[in-house]
Amino acid sequence: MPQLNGGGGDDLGANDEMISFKDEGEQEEKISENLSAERDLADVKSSLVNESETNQNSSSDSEAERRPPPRSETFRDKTRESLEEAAKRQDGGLFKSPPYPGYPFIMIPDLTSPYLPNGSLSPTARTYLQMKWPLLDVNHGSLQSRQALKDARSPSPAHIVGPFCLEFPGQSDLSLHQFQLSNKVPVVQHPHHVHPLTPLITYSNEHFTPGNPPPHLQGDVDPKTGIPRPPQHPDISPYYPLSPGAVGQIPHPLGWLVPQQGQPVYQGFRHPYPTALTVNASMQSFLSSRFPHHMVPPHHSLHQTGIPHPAIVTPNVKQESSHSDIGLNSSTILYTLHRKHQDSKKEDEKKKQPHIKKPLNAFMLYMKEMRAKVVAECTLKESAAINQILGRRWHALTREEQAKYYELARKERQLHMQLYPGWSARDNYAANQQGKKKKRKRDKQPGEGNEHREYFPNPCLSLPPITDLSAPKKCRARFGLDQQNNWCGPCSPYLLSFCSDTSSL
DNA sequence: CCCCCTTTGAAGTTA
DNA sequence: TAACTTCAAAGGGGG
Repeated sequence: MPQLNGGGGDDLGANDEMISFKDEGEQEEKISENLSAERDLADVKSSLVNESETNQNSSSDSEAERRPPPRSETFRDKTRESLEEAAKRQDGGLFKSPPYPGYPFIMIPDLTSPYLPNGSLSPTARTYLQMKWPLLDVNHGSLQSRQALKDARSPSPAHIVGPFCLEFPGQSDLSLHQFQLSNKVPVVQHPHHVHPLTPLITYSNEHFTPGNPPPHLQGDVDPKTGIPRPPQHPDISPYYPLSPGAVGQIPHPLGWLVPQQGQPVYQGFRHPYPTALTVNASMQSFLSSRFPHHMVPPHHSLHQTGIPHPAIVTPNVKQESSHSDIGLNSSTILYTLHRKHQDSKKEDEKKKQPHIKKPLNAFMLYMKEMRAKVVAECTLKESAAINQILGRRWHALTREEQAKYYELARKERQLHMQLYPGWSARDNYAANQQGKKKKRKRDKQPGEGNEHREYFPNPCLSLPPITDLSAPKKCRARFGLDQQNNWCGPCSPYLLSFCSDTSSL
């Protein structure tokens, strides 16, 4: 598994297990996107086993080169360095081209310094911004950002108000937007609209090709206002493309809160990650920076409009249990009811604590973007299967392509950190242990056969996963091809059934 | 209704 | 410090 190299997630992973997949994907991806899409599916369906040794040989040479370097500590260190560096640059060097010496920053240096010499956004930055904030006209964004930067630099009192700008390093133009918002100097403010930057955000693969909203979304804009219709229409998509120059149409102010469930449509990034830079988020950040998030009043998760921020999941609270201690006075029956109420109240209390989700990692971002595409190409519906494909594709991505997502993820974490300063992943651990039952019961008993369990919901996916979640090494890696008699059941039959070329495994 | 499955990566916990 | 665990998204499947 990719994590083999440490918790840092160096995805170099176990070469012996991954190369063939990566190579296969690599070949496909390199030919062309469309071709890759079709082939990927075809291959996946018919079985990736067709991977040839030729592929292995031809691309394995470049593998190390193409793969992102170890990201575990290195990446974190670099991230840290980057943050520190950014902090140092805050006094003026923000838009200088940062000399990112290596991956992943080297890939997208313009994210920190997203402007080209002529002042326009670099394509990469545009991509990021658009992906991040589909509502944002990145063409204007540069001006806004600059303005924001200007504001941020200005000695105005606003400077003092923004808590994170002062407290958190690594301010990007994005956080400057936050800053600006937090100082109530919205670039665009409308009573019914959240700031256009408001997240937004629903990630979508289309975000990389702005201006081409899916046909089924075309009619979602209110002809009068030019504003996408509110979420009450179950068929509305959270995706609000922003064609260049179409600032007037921006917004679905509540873009990020458009129904996240039961959404038939979503393309790609359905679940708008909190990335949201909302006024409310700023306020929340402000609050959170001073109080543990669980101490912040429940409503802090509400948007200005009273709508919950997508970043914060506040589980539904049963209404019945929220009212009432009325009438619980004397009878035993009532006492019993009272007990029940108390119990449910406790649960409610727990539930009321907003659940701030983890920022998405690079792969998650990739999945969000690509899922719809894969689903569209394939008849498969099961996410587990889709995810297997996505996992392979992920490995098939070029270094540069992956770098894009690592950079996005880095930004996500950065933003998340700014939005929820006090938040820790630990919070969610605890939340789950209390609120839900143990989610994972993957606690495999030693010797249990599931260590090579693979999920083959569909014969067309009867391929070895790139990695095995539970086993440090597969039998192939562990025993080698020449000792297949030592392989466990799940591995051997697999070979017999699906493998036309065992050597390619 | 809730959990599982699957993927990778980040971050937490444990030994 | 290494190894392990949990959780992020997604949605069909199953108990």
